[in-house]
Amino acid sequence: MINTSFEQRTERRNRLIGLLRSETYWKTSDLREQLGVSQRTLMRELAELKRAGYPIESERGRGGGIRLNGRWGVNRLQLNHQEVVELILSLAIMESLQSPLLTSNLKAIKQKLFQAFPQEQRSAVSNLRKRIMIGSNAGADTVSRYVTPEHTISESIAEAFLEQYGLEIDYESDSGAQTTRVIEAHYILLNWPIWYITAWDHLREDSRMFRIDRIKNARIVASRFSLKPIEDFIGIYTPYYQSI
Amino acid sequence: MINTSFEQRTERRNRLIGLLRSETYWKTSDLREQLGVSQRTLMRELAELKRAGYPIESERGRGGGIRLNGRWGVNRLQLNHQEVVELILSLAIMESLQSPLLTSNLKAIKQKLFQAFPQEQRSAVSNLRKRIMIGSNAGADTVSRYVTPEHTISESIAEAFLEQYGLEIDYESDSGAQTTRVIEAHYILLNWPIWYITAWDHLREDSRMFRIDRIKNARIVASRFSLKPIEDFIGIYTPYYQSI
DNA sequence: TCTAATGTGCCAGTAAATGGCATAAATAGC
DNA sequence: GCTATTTATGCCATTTACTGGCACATTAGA
Repeated sequence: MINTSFEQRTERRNRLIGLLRSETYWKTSDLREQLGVSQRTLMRELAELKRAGYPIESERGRGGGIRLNGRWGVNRLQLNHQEVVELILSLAIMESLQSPLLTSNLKAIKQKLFQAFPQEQRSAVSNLRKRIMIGSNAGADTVSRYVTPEHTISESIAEAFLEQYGLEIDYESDSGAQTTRVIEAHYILLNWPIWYITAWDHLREDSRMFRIDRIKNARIVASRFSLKPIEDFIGIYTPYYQSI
Repeated sequence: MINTSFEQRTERRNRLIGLLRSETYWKTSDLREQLGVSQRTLMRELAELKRAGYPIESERGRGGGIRLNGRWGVNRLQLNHQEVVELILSLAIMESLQSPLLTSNLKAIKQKLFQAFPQEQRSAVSNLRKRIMIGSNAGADTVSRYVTPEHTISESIAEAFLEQYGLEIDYESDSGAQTTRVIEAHYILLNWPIWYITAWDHLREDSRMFRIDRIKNARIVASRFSLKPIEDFIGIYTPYYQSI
């Protein structure tokens, strides 16, 4: 074959990278045969890959060969909007946990993920991150009464929070009384393992905090809200929070 | 320009995708101008992208245009070995937390990440995940005495665990007595917020559990160990664990 | 009906990619 | 030091895939 189309060449290049990853050592003669190209063309392709930053190493002479060094690649990963958001939030939360195994590289991963976003969307992601805070551990008495919220409820809450929709909830207060109110979920606070919503409460016309596990039902209300600055809320919950 | 090199065309295609992502609506005349190609070539390029699976939609007639539908992409993300491992572990741990905001898509993200690995490395990752377990919350009395371990120590421990090296530790027992022993870190258990190592203890010649925050010093010993099955360890710690 | 937009078929020019060959350069074994 | 093996580079003729231009079809709004 004398000439190849753009797509064929793209596929050939991907196959080459795959081959290099699948074995630690290759001779050009074997690669050439696998790809069905001449040795000259193979060398050109390898040179281009090197120039593009692939860590390709080679050794000349008897017993030599081509090697792709140890970096693993997560390529062509396609995530949608919400998946990316969850991924980044997960990492931010993990980082705040200060677990002994994971702290070393999480910052770098987050940075890379962040930079993988198209420029225009970065500020949107960064704003979202600012709306989630990690607090200290909840006290033992608080935890003992912890109830995992229904999954269907959680989805409404998550959507309302992310997309800034109003939310109508049935809420059971500390004393056990149940009320129905419309809230705007501005911020989220995690006091492990309890999640709180810091919201504008249209019933009381004031900022309130709601324990998510005490929300018995949640329905999205069509109206959108715009964010209030965090200072409007900061007085209403216990200290020890940190913005992520 | 009559003809373009493979690399120029690759860059042009990437730029086109970038443009489509940056604005919700484009007219072909504007895209054509941005890319510096003829309208005919642009249409060909768009057709190829569609065939390759990009969700490109278009509307004819007055007021029409080209639109890339809503999926965000995290492309060309290059992470190294340890970064990928940490990323996957983070997601697994987050999933086990059952937080109301994040559970819905984490499984899908994990799956995609996992499948982004080269075939041969998947089993390695999967094995590593099996060595980390998430337990219940630690009791309040345990937590109250929690100390964040030194960062330099954590790094040794993490490396020894990941790479299966022996580890010499100075350990302070419950009673306050300090001993030095060589251990093999086979499994990790998280009872929030306390991390434990389930290890073979060469001092006692038996399986033991060590609280990571009670490890005062840690040095890697050159010798590698091979994994023992989890059944050999399962009797020695409190119930309520789940493998991730 | 007119206008503005996407979509398609055809053709000729050309530059980029290919393969082949010769040769350099480095390494290992003897 | 000699030989075999393997990566690396330069040059040239061939060819073919890409491009632009033009004409025209198709769709939708004003």
